[in-house]
Amino acid sequence: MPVVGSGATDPVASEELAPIARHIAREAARLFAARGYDATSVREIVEAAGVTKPTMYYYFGSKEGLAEALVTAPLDGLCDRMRSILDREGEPRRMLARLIEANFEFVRQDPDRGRFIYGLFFGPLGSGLASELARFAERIEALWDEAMGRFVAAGLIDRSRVRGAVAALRGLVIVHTIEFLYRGTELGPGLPARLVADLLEGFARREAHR
Amino acid sequence: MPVVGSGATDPVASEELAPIARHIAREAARLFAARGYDATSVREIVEAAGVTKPTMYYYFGSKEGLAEALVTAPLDGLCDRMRSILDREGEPRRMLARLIEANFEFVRQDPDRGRFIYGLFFGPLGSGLASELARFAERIEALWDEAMGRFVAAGLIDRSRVRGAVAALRGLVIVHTIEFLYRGTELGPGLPARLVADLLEGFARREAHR
DNA sequence: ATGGACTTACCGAACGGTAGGTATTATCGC
DNA sequence: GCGATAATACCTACCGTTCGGTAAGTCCAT
Repeated sequence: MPVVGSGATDPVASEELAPIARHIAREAARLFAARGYDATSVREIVEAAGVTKPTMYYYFGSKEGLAEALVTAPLDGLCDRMRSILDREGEPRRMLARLIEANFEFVRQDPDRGRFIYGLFFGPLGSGLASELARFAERIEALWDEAMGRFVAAGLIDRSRVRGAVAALRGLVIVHTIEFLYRGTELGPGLPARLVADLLEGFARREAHR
Repeated sequence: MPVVGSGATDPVASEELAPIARHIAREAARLFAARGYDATSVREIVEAAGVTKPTMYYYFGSKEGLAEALVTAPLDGLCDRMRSILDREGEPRRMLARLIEANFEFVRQDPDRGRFIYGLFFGPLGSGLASELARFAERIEALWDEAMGRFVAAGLIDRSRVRGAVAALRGLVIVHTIEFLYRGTELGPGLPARLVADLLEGFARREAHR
């Protein structure tokens, strides 16, 4: 039984079998985002996907397996993408803007998946995926920490302010992502760089500050 | 039948009846925060509260009525509190710090309630309370807008940067609230003023910036 | 007798999951 | 080449349990 969320051992078979599984997953993401995981029944998912319950169980093993498939591989991908940016980009501001952009791109690719994942991150501690989500949250935060550490190394930020800066940065990413997901606000091409500048410079008028 | 969420027309009766209803509400908030609304059954709530289902229905009318009771009055209170601060505090920085503190105090008073409400705000669009939550979100955002408008009026922030500043401010409040709710990080007494300063000044070292 | 606060027992519907099956294709052994 | 077998991809019908909610009742104070 191929369980997409676990990664298939046979790439060819996985590619040939993936279309139906992907279709089920897409429908599930839409419903999970709109209703929430617990309020969406398996019956609704399979009806929306035009298959039967055992078919869904054949591909994903369980309702939870399905939800896991929606989040694990994509979040792995995001972490890898961020890791890659950190490893290749030397200039701190540009590096940070690209990290932010990677996060925005993640939700732009599939807003329903983004809504579902954001809902999980801010949702109940007791849900089945919680420990897995917590691990991703830690991974991502470690990446932000490392990014901010580059600003310290470059003398752009005081070491004592790293914690505060990471928190502010995460807040910026979260709030803009939410605006996009729930209000359809554009995440324009210049936004990441703008956010980096805001983070570093603040909002006060320079003359008023003096 | 007194439905606490709707506001009782008889204050005396409401006060005399409130203890059991409050106890049910407290247990519900705990379970909703830990499991999520949809994954928490009425049976679990009444078992935790040590009453029977019809008793819960007697006080709250429905599961949804119970959830509404957990959010409506408290959020009304928060909005009123913020409104009051805006009306009485003239100095922009101090006013903003006090608004931030009001938000922190809101979740400190009852973290389970806070977790439940935050989960709803970032949760599925389709849930029953969504329209009501959306109204509160708008109200709160209008208050942040007004607060930021004070900075413009005082010449502290450029008018063109208000949108960005409000978003950043909301991000700061969200991220620190989440740290508190999910990681137990302190929301110390100096934090609101620190956040106002960060918002205005940014994180860059002044010398490095020059 | 009445009303408020609570109860037991029950309702129809729905839940996630599965037993047993079918159809098709590929492979194997003779 | 052919029949048997295995694997894959899907199905119908069903399972035991639980869901939110309610009918009918009891107890107690006034």
